[in-house]
Amino acid sequence: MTHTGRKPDEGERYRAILETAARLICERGYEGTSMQEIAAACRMTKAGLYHHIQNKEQLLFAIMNYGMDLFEEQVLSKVQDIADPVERLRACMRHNILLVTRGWSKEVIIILHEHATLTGEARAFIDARKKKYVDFLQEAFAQAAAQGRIRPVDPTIGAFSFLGMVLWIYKWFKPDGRLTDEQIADGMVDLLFPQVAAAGAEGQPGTSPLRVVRPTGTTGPDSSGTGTETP
Amino acid sequence: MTHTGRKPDEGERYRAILETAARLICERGYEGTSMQEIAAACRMTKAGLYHHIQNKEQLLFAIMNYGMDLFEEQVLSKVQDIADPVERLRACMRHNILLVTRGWSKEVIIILHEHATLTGEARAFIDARKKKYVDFLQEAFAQAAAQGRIRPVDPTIGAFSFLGMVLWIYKWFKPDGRLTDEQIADGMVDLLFPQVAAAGAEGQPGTSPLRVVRPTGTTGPDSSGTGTETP
DNA sequence: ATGGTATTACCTACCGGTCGGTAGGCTGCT
DNA sequence: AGCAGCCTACCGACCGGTAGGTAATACCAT
Repeated sequence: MTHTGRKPDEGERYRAILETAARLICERGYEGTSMQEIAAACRMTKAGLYHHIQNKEQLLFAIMNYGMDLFEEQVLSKVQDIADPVERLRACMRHNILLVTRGWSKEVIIILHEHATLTGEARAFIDARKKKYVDFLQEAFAQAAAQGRIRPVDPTIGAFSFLGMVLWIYKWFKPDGRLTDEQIADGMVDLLFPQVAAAGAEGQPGTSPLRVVRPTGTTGPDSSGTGTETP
Repeated sequence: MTHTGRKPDEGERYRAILETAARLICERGYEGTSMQEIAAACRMTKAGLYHHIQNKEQLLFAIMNYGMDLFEEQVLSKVQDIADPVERLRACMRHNILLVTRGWSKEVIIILHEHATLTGEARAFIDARKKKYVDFLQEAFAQAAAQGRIRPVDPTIGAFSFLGMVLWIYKWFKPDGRLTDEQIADGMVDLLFPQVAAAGAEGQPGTSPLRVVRPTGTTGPDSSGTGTETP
């Protein structure tokens, strides 16, 4: 007998397959990963793998839905009840950046990279789940702008600027670079949603477009060796 | 045998092949596009195509170098001599956004999407060309911050925020959406590099992090139907 | 407790087709 | 004559996917 004997709690095994497949697809791309390789990584034959899944595209669809679940659990659900729109956006950006930089969910990276791989209904379904996030951001931007808390900006442009800054990170971030993910999160949050000084103590009015609490902080002076990738 | 560099006398046909291949690879991805399809789109057989190129990876490398040439010609060369760092960044963002939104150069989109497809020396070569752009942006951010023209921000974080906003656009922009590319460019430039009022006439200090020239402009009030894609 | 029957979870072996790439031949221009 | 440019024909490897079998387990009436 093979070394089975254990009872894998139904969905447990399936999720393990999704995570293994996600790891490979994240590394080599969807088209660049064969079912053979995925099966081998799951310590199975290809036919054995096909016992659990329908076909390759459905596998990708399942991975992406799993990734959206993880995102909603680790980002959206943690910030959507924050009353203040700016604080909501700040916390959201922070959580989202850390979701991307910490490599715990390859599924999320696949959602980001393979944005045009799925077609038809599966594509539409994932896009609809994404759109809920965009709507959430747009509303927060609209509220923040209506309260005069941020510069007046088209909520769509605000939302997609937010997303660009945050999600592009997957293309260049390396965990052993000069900047930690925490520093990146802090820096980007303060760049897009600056904290206003509590008291208006002015040094000189100058031409600086806005006053800031944070002095200069951890910002090193132009050390060109970044340790990060190119975008 | 053939040498790596193409001879200039018959560059026309070669560039047409690059552009045709780029169109297909941009649509279906590098791994998802076969040499068969590329050859057919060039109205050739596969063997005929291989008369002009060495192999598939070299073809991608040539496309990416061509894309970097186009980028440097249409963006970098037009802004790198602007003395004022903020104006340099504003103009650069604008040109770069329009390079992405107008679909004239599929090669550039391929550079963005296939950021991890090349390996070895070819990958390092393209990455080095990209890095020159990152360095250019970092220096501009450092200068602008040193002059107090923008919020003090780590130049690396500034540069990659800039790039994220600009380059992520390829994932969601549709030319027939609600926002034109010009509106997106204007909105993003004003969001990241706000124009300061010429005279410091203050109404009330308030909580608004910065004072703005632009009143509310073309910003429509939260029309949720965006016409754009999901990110 | 027992035997019978489904069901699950895999396997080997194979399918038609396509992959990137090449050998060698045939044109037509110089 | 020589060569660029392009062709037909083909290579071995691999693609996504399936047919059919097998061992182990789960369920269940007796």
